[in-house]
Amino acid sequence: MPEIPEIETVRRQLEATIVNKQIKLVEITREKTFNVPIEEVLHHLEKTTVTRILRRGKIIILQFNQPISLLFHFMLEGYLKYLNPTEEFEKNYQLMLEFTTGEKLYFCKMYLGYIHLEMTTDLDQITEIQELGPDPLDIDFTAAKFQQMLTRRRKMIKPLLMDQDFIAGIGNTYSNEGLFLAGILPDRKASELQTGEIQKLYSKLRQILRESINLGGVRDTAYSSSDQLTGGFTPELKVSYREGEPCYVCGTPISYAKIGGRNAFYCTVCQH
DNA sequence: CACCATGTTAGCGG
DNA sequence: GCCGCTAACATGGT
Repeated sequence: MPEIPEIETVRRQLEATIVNKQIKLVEITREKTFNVPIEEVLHHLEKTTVTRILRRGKIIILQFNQPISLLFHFMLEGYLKYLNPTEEFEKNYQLMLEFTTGEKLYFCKMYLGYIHLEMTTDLDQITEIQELGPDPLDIDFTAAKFQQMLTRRRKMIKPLLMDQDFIAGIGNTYSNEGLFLAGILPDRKASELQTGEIQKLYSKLRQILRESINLGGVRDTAYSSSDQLTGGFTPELKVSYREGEPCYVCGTPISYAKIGGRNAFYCTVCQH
């Protein structure tokens, strides 16, 4: 589920809550989630102060007053929970950071997901990030560049949009929604899209990602007990999870098919 | 009990 | 090398 808007919503809440806080205590309950031994994570994180929170695609990067980066990817189910000293949290977690101010940050359901400690702050030197395609909201990601990227690709457009090496941060939900808004069927070959269709897909994709970020993304776990933002975009979804329900534009029942092994939702009248 | 969902990667055949 | 398909990963829900 988590794609750019959901990840960016988390990043912004981290920025608002943990920047400039010092880590007092670190607890780890699942070594497999990490790329280095537990002792190494504890050694590098304890007593450090959070300085920056970055995002590349679906990856969040915490940086500190030390030359290290803590990367994490939620994959399917991962989420964060930020709690006040007065709040109790007993559910399973794989990493807990307690700050000197008393708040605790829990990393939950990081089973398929990962938390990686890297000994650099230079993102260009980190493999997981080197492999990513451009971020669709990046200023350098222009319509002309998008068109040029699509020309040689014979792949179906939906799986291509979800390919993180091609573009970083789009998954099942926003590929469905973007293609609906652009009027393009999900199994069209990328190289066969017309210039006008590519332009429309480019602008609709960026527009929906921005709107969703502003509304807190799609149904997701709340960051904290005071979090009123997360999930605000859920009622705005046009086709995702609406199989058989009427299209908001033409009334035709929304179709569903496996495309590239993934659930595609689309309207056979509005999309060509 | 089996199956499905999520994101990602690896492996296989065309 | 590219493309599409399948399985695997871990877990919870039906």
